[in-house]
Amino acid sequence: METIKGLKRTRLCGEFTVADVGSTVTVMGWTQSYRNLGGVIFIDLRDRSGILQVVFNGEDDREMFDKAYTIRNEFVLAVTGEIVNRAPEIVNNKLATGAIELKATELRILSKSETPPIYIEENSNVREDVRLKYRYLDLRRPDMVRLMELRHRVCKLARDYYDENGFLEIETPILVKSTPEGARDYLVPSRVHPGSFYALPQSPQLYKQLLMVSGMDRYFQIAKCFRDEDLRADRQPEFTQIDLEMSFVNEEDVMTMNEGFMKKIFKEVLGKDLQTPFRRLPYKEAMDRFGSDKPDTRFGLELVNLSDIVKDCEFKVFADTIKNGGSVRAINFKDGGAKLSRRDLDGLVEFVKTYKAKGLAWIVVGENELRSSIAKFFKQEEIDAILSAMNAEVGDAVLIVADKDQVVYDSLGALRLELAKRFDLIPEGVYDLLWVTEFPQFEYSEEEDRYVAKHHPFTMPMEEDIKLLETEPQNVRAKAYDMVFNGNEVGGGSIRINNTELQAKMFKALGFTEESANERFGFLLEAFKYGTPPHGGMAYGLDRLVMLLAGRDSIRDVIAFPKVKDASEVMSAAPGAVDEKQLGELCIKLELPEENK
RNA sequence: GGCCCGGUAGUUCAGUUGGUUAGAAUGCCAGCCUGUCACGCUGGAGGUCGACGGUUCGAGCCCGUUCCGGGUCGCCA
Repeated sequence: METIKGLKRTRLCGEFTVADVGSTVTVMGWTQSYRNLGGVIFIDLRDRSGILQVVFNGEDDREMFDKAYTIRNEFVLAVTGEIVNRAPEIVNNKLATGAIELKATELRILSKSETPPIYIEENSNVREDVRLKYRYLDLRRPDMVRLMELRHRVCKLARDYYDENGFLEIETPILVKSTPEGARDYLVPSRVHPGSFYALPQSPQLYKQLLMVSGMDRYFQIAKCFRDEDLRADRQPEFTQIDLEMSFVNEEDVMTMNEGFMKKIFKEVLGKDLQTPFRRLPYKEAMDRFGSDKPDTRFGLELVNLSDIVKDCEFKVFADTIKNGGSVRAINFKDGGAKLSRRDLDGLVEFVKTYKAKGLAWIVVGENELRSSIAKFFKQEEIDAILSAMNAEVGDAVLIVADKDQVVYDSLGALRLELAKRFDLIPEGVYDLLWVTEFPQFEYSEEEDRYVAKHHPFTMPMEEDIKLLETEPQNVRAKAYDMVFNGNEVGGGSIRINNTELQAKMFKALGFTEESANERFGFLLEAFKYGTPPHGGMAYGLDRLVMLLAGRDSIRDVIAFPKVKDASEVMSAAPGAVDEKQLGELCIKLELPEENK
């Protein structure tokens, strides 16, 4: 095997141009492909920048030619030679370097390669488990290289932007105290403190607030976060946030600062001018119109509340739902009648059941008559009122759900996305950014039978709602905001409570005793006694943001070594068993369920 | 934990009603070839049909269990 001793790489393969013609250079890279024509051998040499064609001529140097004969795909080579022009008729227009080639004078085979299990090419459609098992090969593919570059650029721009605006990048600990509110923690046993555990941070939340108490004024960090919950296409147990916090600010200040960041990202990465300020959509309006707190507003199909029209109707399903505090809402799928067969409609009924809806009523407006699952239960004037409220015309399909508000929102919100996807209603190339504001402070947890924080327990309520904390917690709105990008939550944050009495009230509303609040967050509450500036901030899901900028569907595409559905890593097979000695040092004894022994 | 989709040469796939020795493309190996760039031509090797069990004279195909991967609901302050 040969070494690079005495050689120095001139430049990356893709960086040579006609300006280099005549110069002697050295390139190093992987063999993308070889074409042996008998007396002449062409090698496409690849590195992350691109491809350069290398030529070996049998008449020039027989020994080197014979060596070139043995080259196979993915061999790592160092080649010295002269950059030469290609004759006009053999210029390869598909290649950025297609007008030139390297006429080899010295060849070294730095590393051989077995036949790779996957071919290294753009847009490969190899099954994902194979790609992930050989991720280091998958990452050689040009589209993966570009995604990693994109991610790098977003990180770089974040550092530049927040630095320009007076933020300090400060690292916060990875081994932290478990605060079992919110997602499940990953736990790390302590050897020195038998029986005690660190948690991996779900976010740097508490530390960044402490940095504000410290007077750091503005902080940001590209922070690894961990949540032991099930995965999704856009969710990994280990993910990265662009996390930031600012002192002496209100919601508008935080939002304006971050509109600036997005503007910069869009300009530098996509070459697009983003209009600021973004639209502000109060949570209530987002739910009422789109059935979602992360609405995709690139298309219509908005929800309409029919409760008033049908509250006294004779159709018990609707009337009773409203009597019991629920609502009846609908979307009008324009021209949907022709697009939705009876079978499709039955399918949509099943679809909304996924979201706990008990059913989906539908009315298709025909030229002379209605097709409907429910029309027979209604008087003509009631049907007319529904159709008029829905602005329904001949050919339209009105899809109605009656249930508790949350179920109606979830099912119709999902239905509108499903229809948009299925019938291609989302315009290409439109970037839709907005803020959802005025989130509820609390949401009711059936599981815990109490109100829990919708954002987190340190979120500042809106001033006018503070008086409702004890009496109507469900109506308290928070100074919290989410940034929504094409129907995806890419970031969220809030103004925090900086007042000890208010924080105590908040804990009380959340059902914490003073002791339990102190046990979990005592260090933060203690810190707040010593002069806490008004502060607030937000965090972006970096992976999700990069995914959206790249137009990808899966967060795994923008993570070098992602985990799969069961939170394991295919390549290294993590997590794995550890030996008895390691467990012994940690004073841990395993009690595994039968099937895992 | 629930529901849905997928697993057949290295890779991407086809495989009829359950019926001979499971095919194609590409990749791989060998030979030929001096301007290819998806090089070409000739020949060759390559399969535990994810695994286990069942039904059957006979299973890639039917049934059951299970493993792996994907999507989704629950979950994700």
